[in-house]
Amino acid sequence: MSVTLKDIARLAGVSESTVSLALNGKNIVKAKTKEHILAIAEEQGYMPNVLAKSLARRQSGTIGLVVPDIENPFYGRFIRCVDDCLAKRNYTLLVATSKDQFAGEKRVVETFIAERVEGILIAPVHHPVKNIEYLSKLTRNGIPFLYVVAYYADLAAPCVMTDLEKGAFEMTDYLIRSGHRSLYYLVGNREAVPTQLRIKGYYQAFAAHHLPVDENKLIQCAKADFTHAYQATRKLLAAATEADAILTMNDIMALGALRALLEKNIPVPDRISLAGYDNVVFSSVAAIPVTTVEQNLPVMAETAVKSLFQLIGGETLPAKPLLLPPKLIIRESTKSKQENKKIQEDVK
Amino acid sequence: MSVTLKDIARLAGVSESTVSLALNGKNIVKAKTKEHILAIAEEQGYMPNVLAKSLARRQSGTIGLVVPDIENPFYGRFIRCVDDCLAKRNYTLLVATSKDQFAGEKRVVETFIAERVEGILIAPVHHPVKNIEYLSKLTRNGIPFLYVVAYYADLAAPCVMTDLEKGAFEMTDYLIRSGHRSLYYLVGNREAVPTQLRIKGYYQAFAAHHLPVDENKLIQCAKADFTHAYQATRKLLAAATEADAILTMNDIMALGALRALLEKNIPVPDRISLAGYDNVVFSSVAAIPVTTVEQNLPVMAETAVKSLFQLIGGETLPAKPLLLPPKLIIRESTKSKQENKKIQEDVK
DNA sequence: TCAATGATTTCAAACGCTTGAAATTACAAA
DNA sequence: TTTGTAATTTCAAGCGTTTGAAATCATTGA
Repeated sequence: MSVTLKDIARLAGVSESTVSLALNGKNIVKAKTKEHILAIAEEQGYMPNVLAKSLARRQSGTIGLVVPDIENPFYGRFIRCVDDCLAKRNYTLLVATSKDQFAGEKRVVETFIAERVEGILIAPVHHPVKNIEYLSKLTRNGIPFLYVVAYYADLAAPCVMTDLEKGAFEMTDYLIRSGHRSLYYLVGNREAVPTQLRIKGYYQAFAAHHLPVDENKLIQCAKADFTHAYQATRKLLAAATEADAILTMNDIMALGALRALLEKNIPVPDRISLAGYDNVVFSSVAAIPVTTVEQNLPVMAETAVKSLFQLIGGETLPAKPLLLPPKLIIRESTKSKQENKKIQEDVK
Repeated sequence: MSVTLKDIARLAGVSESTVSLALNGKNIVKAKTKEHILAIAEEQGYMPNVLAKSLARRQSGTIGLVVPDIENPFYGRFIRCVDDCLAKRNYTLLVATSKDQFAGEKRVVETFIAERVEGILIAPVHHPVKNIEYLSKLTRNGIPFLYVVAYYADLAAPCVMTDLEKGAFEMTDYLIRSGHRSLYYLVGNREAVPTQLRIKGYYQAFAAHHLPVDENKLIQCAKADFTHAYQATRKLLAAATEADAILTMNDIMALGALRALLEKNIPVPDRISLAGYDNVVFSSVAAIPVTTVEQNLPVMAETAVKSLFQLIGGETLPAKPLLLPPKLIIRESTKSKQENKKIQEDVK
């Protein structure tokens, strides 16, 4: 069907080898011959068959990335960052989604193995997983992999991610320092590592201020999404009238909470402050721009890709997460209570 | 490095052919042999090399999809829909992004050709393009393609998309019928087909009501995004105090406009109604949920995939867009003026 | 026991490319 | 002219599969 090396060779009156050599830019081929070949290839609309090329070279030039959800702009952005990093290195990115199910993660990882990617980046599903069956296949086939964004609890493997604990600590600490005392925390699945890390950070901040944590203020949401956060906030507002801050695990949840707050006409941040996580683009364009913790995706992508190539190169990496610094981004949803108090004093 | 057919054959004491036959589920192989082979393959973590398989079969089992922007949840959702459609047919989806640049579109299409995808779905860049250089390569290599979401003005090619004109018509018509008279329209690049179609729908609605269109109410934004819509709205509000509705080309722009409106404390929809397009998930969770036009992505994906497979099967499709019906989704950002008026009357 | 027949298995070529080694060519020095 | 050497081109094997055709095996009816 399509034009092949052989066609070009025939048309140019040279051997396939010469065409191959010429096309791959080696300066082994005589300039004149090369020119001739290139002209014919161009004219014929020749495109090398990378399947054949990969097979012959024993290198696919591809890297696989699995994400739980491609509709989520957080991952959308991450994909783009990784793609850019790989393009610089002349590699092709293959993306697949696990649909946030472990079965899906397993399936796409196996597909990647079959496609003979040279390495795999895995953003794990948002649930704890006991036994990662695809690992042996990965090692059997000698394909290096690296977790990104998060990792699994009982699996010692290299990983590149944001220091979620530190991020949660800084956020909580900031809220406490600015005068908040009743901090509710809307969390997702508590068995999942990223949830646990954030909660740890929350506790630490309280400890740092010698304040006790009220366990009841950790509100469990079945899923860490808009709807569940919205519902949880409604319930919370009905019961806990003393709340002066609501923290969430991500910006989408924060938007859900914000919706509930606006509906009830509760002034944000004057009566209740609101905080998200991730710094998804929409958090800055909400009705009230929300304070959040940024995960530096470009850096995370670059670090992950670099590390993965180290693995591919045969180096070994420590089997534990490499933590990237988070960054607190303060917006209008959390004006300082201190400040308010000061202002009130002044008025008096 | 990795386990191959040959390894399994050796271990099982049979020929490679038998292993291949057994693994591909043909019931040609004796049950006992098959069982034995399968056990060994499993034990060895064997994964077939799809590169070799594709080469031998002369079929890659892959379909390429190019989108302008993977961070945009509109495309994220579309990718997911297409992926689902292809999974049902046992095909693998390859996604690449053009970064909304024609050079990028060309590049990724060529990559897809090199990867020998069996067909390509192209969501074109948001700019008009004079000469599509990759077309000849596509036909030379016999790879069917289909535009989705939009198409290029002077290219007669099959396409599957929403009837954007009708959507804009219905939205405008609805706004006029509900009493709006000064409808501003924030539009993007007017040379791009999707912009033109929407504007056409806008004009038609005015015509249907025997009303004149005020050209000056079409506000050109350099880019159809949040920031430009925000700026344009600010400018607009300063000048046009009689405006009673703002239409935009997509929901992201609507959010930008909404931000400007909220900042100026302009009641939405009481003083000004606001409308978006696309029904991106965030449009329903905005501070004020925005009225919009839904593009039915699951149907679009299914139709596109079906059409593409018809092309792959050798059928020819009409070289013009297949239009899918849009759906008006009315939310709080456009309460009926009629109603308001009626209510006011009642009060009197 | 033998041939015939159907069930299994194997052979061998092909897919389109790369690449080390061998062959050929070109050119400058002798 | 030869020759030696470097430059260029070609050979041929190999990458891991598939698959039509051929070979082998097992089973059955005569």
